Amino acid sequence: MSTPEPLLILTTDDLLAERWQALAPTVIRAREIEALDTWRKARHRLVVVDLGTHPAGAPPMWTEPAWRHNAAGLAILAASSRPEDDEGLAVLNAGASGYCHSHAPLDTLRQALEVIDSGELWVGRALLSRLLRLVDTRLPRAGLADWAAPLTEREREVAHHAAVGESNLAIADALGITERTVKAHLKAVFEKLQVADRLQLALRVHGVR
Amino acid sequence: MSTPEPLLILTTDDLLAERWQALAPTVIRAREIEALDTWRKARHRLVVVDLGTHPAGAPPMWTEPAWRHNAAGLAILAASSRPEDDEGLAVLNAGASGYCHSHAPLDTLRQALEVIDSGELWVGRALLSRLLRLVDTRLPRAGLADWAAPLTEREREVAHHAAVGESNLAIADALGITERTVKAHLKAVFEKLQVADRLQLALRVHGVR
DNA sequence: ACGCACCTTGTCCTTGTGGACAATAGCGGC
DNA sequence: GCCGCTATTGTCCACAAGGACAAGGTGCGT
Repeated sequence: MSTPEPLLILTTDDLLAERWQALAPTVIRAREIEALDTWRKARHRLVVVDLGTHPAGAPPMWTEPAWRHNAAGLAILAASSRPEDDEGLAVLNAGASGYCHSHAPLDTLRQALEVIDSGELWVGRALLSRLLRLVDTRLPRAGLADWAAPLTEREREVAHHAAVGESNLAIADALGITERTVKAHLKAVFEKLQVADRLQLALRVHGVR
Repeated sequence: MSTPEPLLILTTDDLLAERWQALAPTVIRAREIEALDTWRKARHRLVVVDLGTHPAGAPPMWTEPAWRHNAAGLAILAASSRPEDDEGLAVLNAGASGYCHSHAPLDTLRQALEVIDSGELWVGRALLSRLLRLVDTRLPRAGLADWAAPLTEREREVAHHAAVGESNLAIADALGITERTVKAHLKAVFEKLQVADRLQLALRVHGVR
C-alpha cells in the first residue's frame, strides 16, 4: 500500500514526526528547509512538510526564497494543523504537490503520497469542492475553442498533449495509437495553425501571443 | 493495488470497455444511464463513466435529469477522450467525484478509483493546476524574477530567446556566439530550472505551471 | 597564488522531430 | 457509386536537440 519511495519529513513537531513515521518504509526526519536541497541531490522526491510550526512572527516558510528554489523537482505534501483554504492555495501555488490536514488519517496521507509520487496533485475534498464552486461562477467560458477552431477532434487532442510538452511517443501511448499517426495529426495541426513546430504550438495554445 | 470494490463501467465503446476490464477484480459493463440506479440499489458505489460516446446531437448525459438523480450516493469517475477543461468542471459540478482522460494509463485510473472510493475527489493535474491559477488572484504571477532567479545573466538571455521558439543557431547569431555555446548555456538552464527541454522551459517562462 | 564562478568552444553520439513520398479504411453527402 | 474528409500506419531521410565526454579563457575574492 505504501510507496517504496523514501520519505522526508520536515517538521519541528516531535509528535507529528512520530505519527508520520508509519507513512513509508524509509523515513528521514529534518527540521530545516535546506534539507529539501539535500534530499533532491540524493535523487529523492517525496516530502511531507509541516506548515504549522513556523516560529511565531516569522513568515511562512513557503514564501521564503529558499523554498521555491529547493522545492523544484520534489513532490511535496504540505500539511497544516489549521487547514485554511487560503493557506492551501498559497502553498500549492508556491510549488507544493498536495495539501492536507496534519492529523488526517494515516491512510489518507498514504494515499495522498502515492498520488503526488505518481506526478499528480492532491487536494482534499473540502478545498477542492470549494475550488470547483468558486470557478464555476467566475469562468469566462471564453476562447478555449479559439486556436482549436479549425482542428478536428482528434487533432485537438494531439495538439493539447503536444502543447504541454509530451513527446510523440507519449502522446501515442496516451491515445492508444501509433507514433506515426501522432506525427500525421501534428503535421495537419502545424499547417492549419500556421506554426512551425510544437513549441510555437504550445505558445499559441497557452495564449502567449 | 486495485480496490476490492466491484466496478461499473458505463460506455458504449467496446474498446474502452475491454481496456477498463483490468481496473478492478469485478467489473460490470453497462450502456444505459439507468444502470446507475440499479448499481446503487445493489449497494455498490464505484463507477467509471465514459463521457465521449454520447450520440451526436444529443446533450451530454450528465446534464440529463436522470444523471443527477442516479448519481447520488455513487462515486463516479468521469472519463473523456477530449479533455476540455470546461467539460471537466461541468461534470464535477454535476456530481461526479473525478474527471480524467479515457486513455490515461491504467495505473492512473486505478489510483483515481482508489481515491474516489475513499470519499475524496480526483482531478487530474492539468485541470487542477489550471483551477489553482484561476482562483489565485493575489499572487501576481511574479513574472521574470521568479524563474530567472537562479540563472546567470547570459543564461537568462539564452533562456528568453529559447522560450519564444528560436533555434539554437538563431540564438547564437543573435548573441554573437557559437551554437555550441548556446547549448552549454541551455544545458545549465535546464538543470537549474529542473526542466527537460526548451518546451518545458517556455511553459515555465511564460507562467504556464 | 589559488580557488571559483562564469563564458566560451570543441567533437562524438543518440534520439526526437518534421517533411516527403506513400497506402488503406470508414463515413457522410451529392 | 463516387468524392471528400478523417483516421490510421508505413518507410526513408535530413536536421535540430541534448547529453557525454572534454578544455581554455576571464575576472574576482581570499
